[in-house]
Amino acid sequence: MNKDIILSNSLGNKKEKFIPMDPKKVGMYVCGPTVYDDPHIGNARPLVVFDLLFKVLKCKYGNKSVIYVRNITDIDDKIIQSSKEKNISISELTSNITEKFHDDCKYLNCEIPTHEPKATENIELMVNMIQELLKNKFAYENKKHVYFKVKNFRDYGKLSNKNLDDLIAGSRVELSDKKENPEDFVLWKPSNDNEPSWESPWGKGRPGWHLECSVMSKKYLGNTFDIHGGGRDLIFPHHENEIAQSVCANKTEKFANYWVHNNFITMSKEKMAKSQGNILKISDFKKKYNGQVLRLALISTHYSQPLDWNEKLMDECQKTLDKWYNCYVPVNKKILIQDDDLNPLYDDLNTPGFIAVLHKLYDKAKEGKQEEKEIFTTACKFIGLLDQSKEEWDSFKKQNLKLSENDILKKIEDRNKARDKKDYELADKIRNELLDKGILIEDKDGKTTWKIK
RNA sequence: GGUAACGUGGCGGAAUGGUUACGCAGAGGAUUGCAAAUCCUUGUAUCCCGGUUCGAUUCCGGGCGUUACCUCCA
Repeated sequence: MNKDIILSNSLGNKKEKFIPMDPKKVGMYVCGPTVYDDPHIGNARPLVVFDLLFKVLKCKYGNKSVIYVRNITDIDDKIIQSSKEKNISISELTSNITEKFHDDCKYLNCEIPTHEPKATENIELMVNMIQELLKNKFAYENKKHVYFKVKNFRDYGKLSNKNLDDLIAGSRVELSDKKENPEDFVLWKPSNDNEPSWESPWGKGRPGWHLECSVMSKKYLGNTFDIHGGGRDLIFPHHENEIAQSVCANKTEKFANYWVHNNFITMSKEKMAKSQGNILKISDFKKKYNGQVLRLALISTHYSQPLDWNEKLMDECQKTLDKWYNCYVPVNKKILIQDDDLNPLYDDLNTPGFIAVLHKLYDKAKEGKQEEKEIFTTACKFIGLLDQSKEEWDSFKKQNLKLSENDILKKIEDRNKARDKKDYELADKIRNELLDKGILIEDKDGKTTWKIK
């Protein structure tokens, strides 16, 4: 489609036309998980949002022209702490959580990124970057620690609209006698004997948070690239520090041209976070809901807005997909989605706008024409919905059944016999019995069918 | 204290300097033994006060309220 993609750029806080540096090589880097605990639906939001942006970029520039990098941070103080609490080794913890994370991505029907680098596999590049920063006088060493010297970087605070004086006045700045200034942040620190460590010019130790993203984005996308994404809470300090490190080490003007940040999921209007103890794990949904339901719920609000979570939302999305599956047809040919229909997604990833389009296409499809149904199904598939056949969708719901299918059919037969005798009292009694067990009976066109309520 | 975001019908949630968002729930109807599902029809809204304008929910200013970030976090 010829229309431009519009994105809300956190750098400058404006909606802007997206212009890639090279339309044949569009780069997007998104901060992936720190693998220390089970992924929750707050983590799921950026997964789905940037999966959609990936799809939209590919739609505009071609499948092979978009590079999507999402890292896995598998070395961090939180991981060390969590492995101690759980009393398992760090490698066991990180591989375990990484596996869960991948399961959750699959459940949410997210595409696999082009590259998914791990921090521990790129330590050498981090050491190199620290050396560059030392050489360029943006870092200093003290007692086996290396710090970034924030004062030497003029543009510090540009992304998050902060100035240095405010930061220093902030109450949570970590004080350390090894730092020259309180606002400086750590690039390398020594490890204790029981902590993971790598050799470096400053002794055995490990990298500070932030460095892995600077290094791995450079590795796959270059010193300057198009889009950097992540949750809002990463704007400061994580992304601010990434910019500082990258720009000062690579001696470039810019790091990422467009910064896209998703807003939070809230519970009773308060941010969902591990530190708040109000999280819902992605895996908690797997038994009851098909992943598509969670996916639809996550995109029912624009990514830049907070999304307040509640059960009603899931029920509504379940209902919507149940209805939409009435018009599902397998599609084997390539169908182009109309520009007008795609427009909401091109305009800053307006998912609620696109969902409204899907409702409109459903209304056309339900009139019965095969072609309209194919168009509707294709449009749903574009955002990762209706990716399973109707049979798969139905069978998912049957997996938690308390009754066997034969028992149900027997009951239906009994009921139909009663109906033939006009014994409606007995017929309704059987129906209600089944309903109590979550099975809904429908009499349609002279036939009786059942489904999960 | 500093920096931001947000406030739209009963609920969720887009957009817009003038004209239907959309969905859920509610109401009425078709269908049904009754239901369910589906289909048809339908009511209801822009936090408050100023300003700009022919016209403001939209732009500007001031309130009020909610939330987030200020070196753990998606």
